[in-house]
Amino acid sequence: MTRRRYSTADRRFRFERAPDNSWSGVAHGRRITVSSRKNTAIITGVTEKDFGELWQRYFDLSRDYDGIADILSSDRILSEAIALHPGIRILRQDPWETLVSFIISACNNIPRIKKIIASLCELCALPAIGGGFAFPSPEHIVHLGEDGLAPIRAGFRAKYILSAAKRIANGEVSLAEIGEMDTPDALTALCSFDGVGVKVASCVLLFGYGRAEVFPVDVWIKRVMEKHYPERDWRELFGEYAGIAQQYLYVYEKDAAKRFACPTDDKKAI
DNA sequence: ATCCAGGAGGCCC
DNA sequence: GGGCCTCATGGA
Repeated sequence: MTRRRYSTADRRFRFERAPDNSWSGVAHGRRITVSSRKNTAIITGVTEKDFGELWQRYFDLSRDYDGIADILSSDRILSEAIALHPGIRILRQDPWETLVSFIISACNNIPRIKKIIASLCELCALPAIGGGFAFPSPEHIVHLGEDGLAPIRAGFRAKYILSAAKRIANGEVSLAEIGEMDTPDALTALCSFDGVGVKVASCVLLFGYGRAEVFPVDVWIKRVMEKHYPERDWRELFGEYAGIAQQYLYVYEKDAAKRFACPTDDKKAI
């Protein structure tokens, strides 16, 4: 029952589009639905109390995205990307869920990443308020064990998920403590997880801890940067909002790829 | 059928 | 530090 500005958002791996064009997904153990009217996002399935305590943070509503977009628009490519995809925001998801999600993302495609995450949640079967399943805790995953985890078909990533769950469940590593570190130390700490390198750790910092200055470099970013910013130091380029720039560049490049793959509907033209 | 996907780890130089 | 191989699986 709550309202807020902005049209679109990057909803990552746990949201699905409904027939009525709204988006629905589970976060913080609750199902929420986001739909848009004009330039305003309508969030349903949340209480006023939860809004202040949870969703304001989850949707990163206190950050001035308009101001950031203005700053980033001084770059020519970014201004184009922002014009094409206005209203992008970065969700601040639970660090544990983010860590597992991006361990799963390694050398994988997005439909299958979403499928594996969904089947993990179904497998643990923790009911979410409003329907669907909550994301399982480290302890739940440790309890499943290697064999119990097999049905989600995560492939070589399964052992990484289990290893991370064990280290967190036994107190060897604390994601809350990582959240207290400065960004370079947090990056190092996250890279200590097996199956987590700089790219995955950067995504966890950006999407799980709201560190807007980190710039995760995946294959798409590498591609778009080599195309438009040859011979530039990518780390230095976008400053304290590099992570937000990254999101614009990511959708910009994927959009370009989509146009190239299907410039017109001429398959039946023969 | 074949390529490849929001990488990482292990080796070898 | 860079180049190459493998990892498990299935989407397109």
